[in-house]
Amino acid sequence: MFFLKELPSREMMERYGSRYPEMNVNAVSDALVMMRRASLLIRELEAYFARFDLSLLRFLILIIIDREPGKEALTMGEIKERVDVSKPVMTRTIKTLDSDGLVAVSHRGADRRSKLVLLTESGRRTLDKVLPGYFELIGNFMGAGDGSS
Amino acid sequence: MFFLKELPSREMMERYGSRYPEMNVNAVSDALVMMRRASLLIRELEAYFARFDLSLLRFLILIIIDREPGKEALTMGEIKERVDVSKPVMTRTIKTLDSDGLVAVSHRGADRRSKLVLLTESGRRTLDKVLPGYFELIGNFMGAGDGSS
DNA sequence: CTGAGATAGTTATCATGATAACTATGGAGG
DNA sequence: CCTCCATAGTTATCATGATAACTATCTCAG
Repeated sequence: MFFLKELPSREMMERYGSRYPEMNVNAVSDALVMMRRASLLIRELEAYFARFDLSLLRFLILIIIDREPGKEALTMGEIKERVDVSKPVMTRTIKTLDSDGLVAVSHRGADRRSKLVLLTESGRRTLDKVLPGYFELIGNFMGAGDGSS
Repeated sequence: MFFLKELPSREMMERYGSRYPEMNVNAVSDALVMMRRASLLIRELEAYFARFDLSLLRFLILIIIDREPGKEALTMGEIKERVDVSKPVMTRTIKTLDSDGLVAVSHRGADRRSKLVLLTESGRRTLDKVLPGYFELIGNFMGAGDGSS
């Protein structure tokens, strides 16, 4: 998350630009705007998901299993290929999704080291409840711009 | 942070679009790209700052005090107005910046509840060491685009 | 087969975000 | 000058990200 509330003014940026001549003022300005905007959206999404006892990560895991073409289950490793978190976080998060009944975990594959994760009916229903508001929230956010200048 | 590595393909988005007709496919697509790109930049910045025993938050606190026009010190409350983190995080982070010698904290204001935070010489030097690479990293990142299609 | 190394996932521990409830100080009405 | 409420910051605790080191299983060269 990027926590800066008020981005530096143009003058301030120019001031740093003359202090550090190699600085590309426009690139830095665009980057700060992007990071701040994305962070605000991510916060809104986290708050929205929390209403369904989900987090962004928990949601992403569910949707990644749901959207996988032709498979109904993925191994933890396959999920990790698609979601950029560390293995222990994946272990822990799958464990809570399992104990919350949103996914079911089994060892049915050939390789007994790996675990197959599939959506339960409850997981599928949760996704279905969450998705419309998710799309709506993003639509509103992206439509709103940020009003500055 | 937004952890999705491969964003959904166009077809997949269209598929969800027909399942959830109120969805604005372009807005969602743009939002996912923005969140992913910002998250990658934030990770790069965190890794860069870590080389100087800083975090993005520690850096932001330093630069906010440094850039403040006309003042050499800010209270914790004033810093919190500019940086979007909770009070306890601010307390803890200022405390470590203090014990690392990058800022100095005093009670010199009229209001004995508040604390003034100012940059030490070491804090100023650290900023000066960090800023050129910070601007360069952002310049490279923004220049590079992401190469996809 | 067997032993070495690779791979899948777990455990232990830490870092850093949050909220709730607390202390200490300040200010304003009576 | 007290009492009460507001404000500044802290403490306690939790949530969720990370890395390092571990166990269990698999693979393959000999």
